[in-house]
Amino acid sequence: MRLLVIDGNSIVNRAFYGIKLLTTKDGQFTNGIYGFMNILIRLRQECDPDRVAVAFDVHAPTFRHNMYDAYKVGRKGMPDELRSQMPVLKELLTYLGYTIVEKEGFEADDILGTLSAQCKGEDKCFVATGDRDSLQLVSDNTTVLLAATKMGKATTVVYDKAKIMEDYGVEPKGMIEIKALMGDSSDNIPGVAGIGQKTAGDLISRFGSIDYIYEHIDEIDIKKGVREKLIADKDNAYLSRTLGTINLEAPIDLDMDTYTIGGGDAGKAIRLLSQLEMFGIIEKLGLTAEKITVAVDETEQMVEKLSFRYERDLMGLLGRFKNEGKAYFTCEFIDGDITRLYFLFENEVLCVEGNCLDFYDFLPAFFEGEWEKYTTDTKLIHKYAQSHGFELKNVKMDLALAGYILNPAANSYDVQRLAAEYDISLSDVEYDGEENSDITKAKECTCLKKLCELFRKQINENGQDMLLDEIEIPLAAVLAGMENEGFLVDKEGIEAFGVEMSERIEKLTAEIYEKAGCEFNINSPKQLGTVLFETLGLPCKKKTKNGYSTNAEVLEELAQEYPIVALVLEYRTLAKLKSTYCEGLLKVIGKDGRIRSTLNQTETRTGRISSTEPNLQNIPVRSELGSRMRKFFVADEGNVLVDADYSQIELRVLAHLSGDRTMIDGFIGGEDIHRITASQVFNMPMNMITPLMRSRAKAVNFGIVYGIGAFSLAKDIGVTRKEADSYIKGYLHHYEGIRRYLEKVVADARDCGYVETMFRRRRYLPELTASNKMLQAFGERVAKNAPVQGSAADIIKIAMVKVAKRLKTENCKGRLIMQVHDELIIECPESERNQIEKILKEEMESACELAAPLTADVNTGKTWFETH
DNA sequence: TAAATCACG
DNA sequence: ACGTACGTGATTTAT
Repeated sequence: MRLLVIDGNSIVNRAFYGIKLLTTKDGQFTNGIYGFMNILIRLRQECDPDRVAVAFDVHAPTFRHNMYDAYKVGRKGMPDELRSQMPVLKELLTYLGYTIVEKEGFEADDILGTLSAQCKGEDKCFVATGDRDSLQLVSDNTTVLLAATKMGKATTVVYDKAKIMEDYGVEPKGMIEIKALMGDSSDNIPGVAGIGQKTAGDLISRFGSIDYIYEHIDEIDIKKGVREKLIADKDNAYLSRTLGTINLEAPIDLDMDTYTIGGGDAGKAIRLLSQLEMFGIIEKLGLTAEKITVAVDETEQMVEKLSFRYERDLMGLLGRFKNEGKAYFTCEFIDGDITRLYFLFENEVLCVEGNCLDFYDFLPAFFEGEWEKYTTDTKLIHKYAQSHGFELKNVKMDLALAGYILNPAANSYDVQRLAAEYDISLSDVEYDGEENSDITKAKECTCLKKLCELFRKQINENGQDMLLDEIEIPLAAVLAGMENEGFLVDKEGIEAFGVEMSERIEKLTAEIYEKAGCEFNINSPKQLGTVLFETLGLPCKKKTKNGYSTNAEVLEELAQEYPIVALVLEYRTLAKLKSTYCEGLLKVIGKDGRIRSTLNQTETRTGRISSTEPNLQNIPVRSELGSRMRKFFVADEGNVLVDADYSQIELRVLAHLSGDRTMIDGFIGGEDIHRITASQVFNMPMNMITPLMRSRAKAVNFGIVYGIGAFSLAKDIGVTRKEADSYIKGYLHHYEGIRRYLEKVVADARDCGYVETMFRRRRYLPELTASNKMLQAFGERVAKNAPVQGSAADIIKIAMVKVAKRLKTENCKGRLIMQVHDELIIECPESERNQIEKILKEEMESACELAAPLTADVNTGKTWFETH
């Protein structure tokens, strides 16, 4: 028998404090459960047990069971964030087939001891805990797996008899004796006053027990002071030994068959884990959809019979869609090519394979057909269709986009995961034939339909139909077009720039080595920190948790005085340009010289889109050297780039949302908003505003949108905290509407658990209910920022859809090729230049009517550099 | 895989 | 006393 006994309280505590607070979107805290499950999975791999018992403490808060409990009241209760996880964890463990052992009046320790004492002969017992108290349980049969945090990483240390001898110089039983002498303040065990770990360990390793020590107290060779202390606290020593001895006879079930793993309910486990949004754990535990079927079918009556088959009569299929008026389907892609389609009908799933010529006639006919399309990841389908000369029409639902609208905080929106999250079980569907990959796909189709119906209902309840139907779904087609188009780059130019960087880096490296007096890896913050702050002895301003901070902010302060630091800063700049931008971009240039970034539509929590592989939304522009990079982003021959960016869209949105008259009038007046702000904050007429005042006011404007604090503002603009504080106070005094709005948005978020943009995009804020103040403060800043950033994101999305529509109706050759949050880029023939400039300006400015009207600045050039 | 750094809005 | 502005992604080194 191999028995694993887990100290539930101790392990969940380790997990809770070792992992940052996590919550599901409804605010249920999960980090303790999550960490516990990971530890459990690891323990099972390491110990390979056939029996598992999980022990928990039961504390009856108002009733003391015995005289010793008085010593336990000093223990800190667990925080609410962890307390709320305990019943859920226990429920989950039960579903997973583990036995939970609790006994009122007994510590988890006692249960560990009692169970481990049952292991005799060939039996092996593994005790998993984070508490060193349990080391006394180690024997030839029992090993303690001590969970420890070493250098911020969770590890387990295996304690057998040899390891205890090595660390403490005693037999396991000696651990009790040591504690009797040294005590344990966390357990309110007094021990002998004045004797600590070192003396106690020394005494026990020499004499074995306190009995021996006190029996021979006058004979043994110990220091006078120690002897006096021992004599003075003799009673406490014996009391402490009693308190510190783990009870091996707790009245619990000793029949080992009780602890055999199994007998849980995999279906319920997978549902609970899904609700907890722990999809990785589901996988690690090997809980599959098939197992749900088995588990849930017994209880649920609504079994639908469906069949699965391959369909060859493709044209006949089209007839069916025409009759039905709608189509639920999923696509299988390999490298951007559609290989198969799965269609769901009333009682069957039909699969169409792309291995016949018919298929290529069928696709355009199906995708362009009049029937309503219900599917997922339409951006991929649009990409395929557009690149093959046809269109995907009449999309009524994109499940991924709907899922994103319902909860933008999830990490994935694939059908399987959504089905798990929203508790759409695959189990109430039964298929003829064997379970195989086709059936899995078919089940996915069934889920898709159920989810489409559920999501539509929820989106409708949330008032988000317009957001889905008129913004996100049409946008998917626009993004597909942009991804297909790509951005032409000057490959030779980038290569040459890279060479230039390399040469300068080489020289800099040599200079830095010379000044440092040694060679080291400048890219390594650790080595750099050592060289700067130890070898060279520079004054260190700030530290990270692993060493010296060497970020640009710190280095800039030192650059004036120490030339080597200036060189390092330059090195960093060049290294970044070389590796991220030159080398990174060269890797992804297509055969036609164009770079095709992926524009993610379900990534950010605010509603913005993000750009990956490569990220074209962070091409340098702020520095002179970096912005040279943009000279390599070019228009094709005969074409130009037309670039339009919104002026101060976030502040205008803030003005609109808050209805602040002063801010709105400022924008309507058309003056420089930062100067106006400066004149408000500093109480000065406009003509007295200096550039410095303007730049400070600008920082305040930005800060307000981010939910600013005086400390950060002070750091940002280099004034005292007090001064920064007075700027913020002044700002909120003069823009009183903004102050009221920011207060209200936080209060409302507390009430309903989320904030909304102008177009009702939600962001849930479980942080606001946390008891951790830092986390709560973060939640408040997010509550202030998300509606502003998110509304701006909504607006440019609307503009993109409108611009794309205009390009089509006006038969333009010009195409949208990039979006950078408040900026759109179209590549078009030179002849279209004026028309495109007009389209961009008009559609962007009319995308949304704000109290502080939107303005867009348009620039045209041959390169991205020229448009700025 | 995480941390540190730095590029953008 | 502590930590300190919102949202992203890529690269590098170190664990």
